Amino acid sequence: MGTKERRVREKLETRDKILDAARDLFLSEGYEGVTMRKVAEKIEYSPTAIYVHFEDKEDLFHQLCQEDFARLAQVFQSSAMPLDPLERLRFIGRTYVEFGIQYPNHYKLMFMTPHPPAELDERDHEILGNPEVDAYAFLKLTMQRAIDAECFREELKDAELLSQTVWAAVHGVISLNIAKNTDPWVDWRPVMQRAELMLDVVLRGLVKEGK
Amino acid sequence: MGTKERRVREKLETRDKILDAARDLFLSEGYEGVTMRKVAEKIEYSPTAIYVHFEDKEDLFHQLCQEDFARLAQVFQSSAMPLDPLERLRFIGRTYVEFGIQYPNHYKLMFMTPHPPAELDERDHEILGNPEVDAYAFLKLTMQRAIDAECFREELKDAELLSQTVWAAVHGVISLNIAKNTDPWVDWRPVMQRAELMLDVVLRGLVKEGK
DNA sequence: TTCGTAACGTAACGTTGTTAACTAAACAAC
DNA sequence: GTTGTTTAGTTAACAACGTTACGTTACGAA
Repeated sequence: MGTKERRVREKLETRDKILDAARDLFLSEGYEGVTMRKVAEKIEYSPTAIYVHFEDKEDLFHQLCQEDFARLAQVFQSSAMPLDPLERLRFIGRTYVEFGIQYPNHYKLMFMTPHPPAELDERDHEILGNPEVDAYAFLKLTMQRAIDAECFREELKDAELLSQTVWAAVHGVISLNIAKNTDPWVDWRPVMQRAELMLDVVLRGLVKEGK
Repeated sequence: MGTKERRVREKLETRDKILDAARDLFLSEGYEGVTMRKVAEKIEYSPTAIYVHFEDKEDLFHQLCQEDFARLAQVFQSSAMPLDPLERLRFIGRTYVEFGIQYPNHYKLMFMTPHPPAELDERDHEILGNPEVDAYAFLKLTMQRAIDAECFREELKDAELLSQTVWAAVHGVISLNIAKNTDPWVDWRPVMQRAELMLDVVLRGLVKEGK
C-alpha cells in the first residue's frame, strides 16, 4: 500500500524543514553561531529530533553545501555560454564572481569555511566529475578544450593544475571582498573591476604569445 | 627599587609562557580545537589564571596574530629581497604564500573571517602605510616602482588596483588551500606548485609583450 | 603590625553537542 | 481486536566549553 510511501514522504518533509531552517541560520549566523537548539526552536521541534534525520551538526552542514553546489553548477548551463574556449573561461570566471557577490553568505559557507574531510557517499559519486552538476568539473572540461585547441603555452598541459589556478584567482577576488571589503586599511577598487582585471591578466598569462 | 620591575618582568614571563603554549596548540589543533583548560594544563596553571593576562580566548589568539604578522612584515625587510621590481613582486608573493601555509590558523582569522569594521587607533596610524611594518603598503610601494620602471602594459597604471589584484591572486591560492585542501572532491596539485604557476601567470599577464 | 594590591586557585554558571531512555502512534500479524 | 514491532519525536541528562564571582596567599608600603 501507499502508507509506506506516505511515511517516507512525511519524513522527507520534516527533513526539508530542518534544512531550510538550518540554511537561514547558517547564512546569517555562520557555522559556529548556529546551535542545534536554535535550529530546533525555529521549526518548533525538540533539539534531539534533528538527530533522527542527520547524524550530527557537521552532517547537517554538509548536506546544505551539496544543495548549494548544485545551484551554482546550474548557472553554468546557460545559453549565453560562449563557444570560444578562452571566452568561455572568462564567462565562467565572471559568472562565478557574480555568484559570489550576489550570495556572499552561500559563498562563505561553501568555500571559506574549513570543515573536516567529508566522506563521499554514493549520491556524491553521481555528481562528482559530471560537468552538468559539478561546477569544478565543468571548469576542468572547458580548460581541457582550451588546451586541446592549443590556446595556451606549450608547457601548460595539466588541466587540473590550470583549473585550480584559475579558480584560485577568482576565488581570491571574491573571498577577499567578502572578508575585508569594509576594512579601512585598504582603499579598495570596485570588486567587478578587480575581477575583470584578474581574468584579463590570468588569461593573458596563460595564452601563447602573439595569439 | 627594582622590586616593581621584577614583578612586571615575572608577569611578562608568565604571559609569554601562556602565549607559547597557546601557539603550539592553535597550530596543531586549530582555533576551535583549543580550550582554555588545555592551554592552562600545558603550563600547569589553573584555567582562570589566563584571564589575568588576557581578556578572553579571542584576545589571546589575536595577540598571537599580532606577533606573527609583525614577523611577516619583517620577512619583507629581508636581504634576500631581489632588486628587480618584477622579481621583487614574485618574492613577496612567494613569501606571503609560505607564511599562509605555515600559519593557516592565523591566516584564517586575519583574512578569511569577516570582522566588524575595526576601529583605527593611534598605534594603527603609525603602522598604516608604512612599508616597514605594513605588508600591504610594502606591496603597493613595490608595485609603484614596477609601474615607474615601465614593466607593465601602458593601461596598467593604478598601483592600488594592481596590488589588490596580485594580493587576491596569492590569497586565492592560500585560502582555497586552507578551506578545501582536504576535500576529496578535487584532485589538488601541490600548493606551492599552484602558487608558483599563479605568480608566473599573473606577472606574465601584467607585463608588456616582448619584455 | 597593618593594610592594600595583585597573581592565582576553587567552585560554579550558563551553554554547547550529543546520547540514553522513554513515549506515542501507526502498522502488520494473528 | 488484541498483540508485537517499528519509529518519529520528547525529556532528562552528560561531559566539556568559555567565563565569572569570590576566596586565598604572598608581598611591598605605611
